[in-house]
Amino acid sequence: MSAPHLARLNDDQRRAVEFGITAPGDGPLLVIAGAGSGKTNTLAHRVAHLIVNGADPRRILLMTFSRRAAGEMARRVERIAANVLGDKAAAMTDALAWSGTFHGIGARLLRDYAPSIGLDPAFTIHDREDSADLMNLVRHDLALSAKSSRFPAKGTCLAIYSRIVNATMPIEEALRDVFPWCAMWKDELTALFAAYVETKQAQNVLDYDDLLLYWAALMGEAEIAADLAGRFDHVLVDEYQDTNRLQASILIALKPEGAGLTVVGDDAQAIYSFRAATVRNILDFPQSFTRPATLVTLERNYRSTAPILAASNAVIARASERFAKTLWTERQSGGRPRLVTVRDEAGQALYIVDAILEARERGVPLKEQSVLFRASHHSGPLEVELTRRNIPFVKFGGLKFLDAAHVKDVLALLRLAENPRDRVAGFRVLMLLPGIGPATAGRLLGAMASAADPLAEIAAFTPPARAAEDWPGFAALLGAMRTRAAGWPGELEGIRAWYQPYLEQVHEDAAVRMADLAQLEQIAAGYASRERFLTELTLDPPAAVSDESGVPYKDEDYLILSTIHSAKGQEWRQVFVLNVVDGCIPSDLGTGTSSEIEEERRLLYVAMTRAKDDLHLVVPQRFYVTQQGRGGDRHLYASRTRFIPEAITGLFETTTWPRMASAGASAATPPVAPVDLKARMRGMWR
DNA sequence: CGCGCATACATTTTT
DNA sequence: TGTATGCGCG
Repeated sequence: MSAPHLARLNDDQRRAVEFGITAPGDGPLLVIAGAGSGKTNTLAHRVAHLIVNGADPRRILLMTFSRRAAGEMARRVERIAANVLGDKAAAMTDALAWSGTFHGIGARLLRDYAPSIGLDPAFTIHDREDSADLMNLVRHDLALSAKSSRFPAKGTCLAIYSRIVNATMPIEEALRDVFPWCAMWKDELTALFAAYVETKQAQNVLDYDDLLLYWAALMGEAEIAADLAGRFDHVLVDEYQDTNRLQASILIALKPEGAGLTVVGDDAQAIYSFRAATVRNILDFPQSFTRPATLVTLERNYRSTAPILAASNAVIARASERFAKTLWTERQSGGRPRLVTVRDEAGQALYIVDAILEARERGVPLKEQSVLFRASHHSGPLEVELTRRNIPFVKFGGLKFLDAAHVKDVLALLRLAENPRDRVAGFRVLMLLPGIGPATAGRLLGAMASAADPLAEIAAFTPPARAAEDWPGFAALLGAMRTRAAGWPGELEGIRAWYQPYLEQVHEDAAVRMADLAQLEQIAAGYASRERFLTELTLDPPAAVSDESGVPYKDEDYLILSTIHSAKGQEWRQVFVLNVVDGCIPSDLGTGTSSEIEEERRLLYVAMTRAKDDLHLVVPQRFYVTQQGRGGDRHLYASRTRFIPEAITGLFETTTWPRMASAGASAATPPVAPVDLKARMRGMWR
């Protein structure tokens, strides 16, 4: 019975993998998996083990935090299954079709069930910015923007709406707990949200929240719920600590008895409460079923050295309520993590670049090193220095490829063809044409909204004189897209040809932007249809942005820069954490409730536990104030984060850089380090 | 009604 | 550093 593919698991991991298979008929399973404890590996083994033991992969629902995680999981499952099933494994794991994020799975299910709930299956999905734009439109229509005292901005309105939906809480509670400064607008906001929902429905669009909300509503219809839940024998959820109440309600509706349900997570790594995720989901999971959940705790850490783990444990030790666990490791070697004080952000960048190059000389590739930070813009000075020193890097988090205006233009065009009632998309597209402004666009879109054949309205429309020349070409393009004459992704070629002149009129760097669109076409080729492309791109946008020199080739070596949030689930041999000061970690932007502070503590913990061999926490002493005139040198002093109090600094090697002796000379730092030249010499022969 | 220019301004984290 | 808003002109 002890299958060879389980031989390398430890006892706890094995219990999690074999649960309910060797002793069937059990209730739900909760796996509390500490950082670096082989969580992904264990979950992959469980899925593979289920398949090997006869479970139908088409009836397994596997929900992960991102598509990247889903892909990684699928690869591992196949590799493990191949040990037992040989050639048949690939076919079996290909059938593992229901694997993805909550939102992605929700979108697929909703297209299936749309007809039975009066939803047009051709719905398009709004990303956060589209949703905010639509909210703004409605806000204007209700004349809320002209209120005497300032009404919340579109983004804030959307955030409030989103919180109410995802946390399944009444508006009063959301306003009181999270947006107290908006409480006076309760009635207006309620009216705004009612109108927002009506507008979405009229335009046949769903926002992110709707994907969960409609799914949850499906589960409230007995017949549909039975059919839907009946599709899956096993439901497994990764990163359960970062799910919200709405997601939990869906999960429980899928498996009310809990049998066949597995959730995996770590309450100490919950970092998404700003998105209404609640650590209560995982803390309360065992009590959510009549048959109590079986709890398996993975405490052995395979990733970090003992000194890194000791420091991380000390940081998280003060968290108030949590599943008791203490990570341990057998990796005794290695020095203490470094707590490095530098003069300012420029010094921080210099320190990191030096340390990175030094490590590379020792044989640690750039790819095995990363720099993590709280907020996307924290890496700015470092990016400048990296570019100056010719060190390639890829940045995760922050601005995305899809945020670029030209990419959004093309996507809006695709969306309009897919769903002509999508007003946000229509507006964006129409504004591209010279001579068409908000008024004309509004008029045409209004006519389209009430027409049986919206695209016929475009062909029949008489535009203002300035746009008359361009109009036939525009109408013809949309007509061709409607009939799908060019096929997919072939139609993108026609779109680019149509778009190019407009791009050239507006942007100096049109050539660069056209190249981006060529790249978009490459990406598009990976999807079966326009609909799949739009849906998946909205739900899982490509995460990485590289420096201006272009995306490095896959086999090229490059450094990883990442927000801590985007670093979840990853690991590197050497890790740097930027700005480990009060004001950055914890961020001083929140209102400062104790639960927000706790989350910031977990954020630091997540960052620290990404490191395998070497960890550097960098503490700049002063920051220049950004909002001041050119040449100003106002600055403010920062102090080390409160999460590393004096009592535990002994777990770190505290240093100052550069060394004090040379502090006087450091004002005039040599522009280029010798090691950079050496790298260039070698580079000549590669 | 569309568009270009100037100015203020505001900057967490993301499915 | 770029991006939303306001204003005056054609």
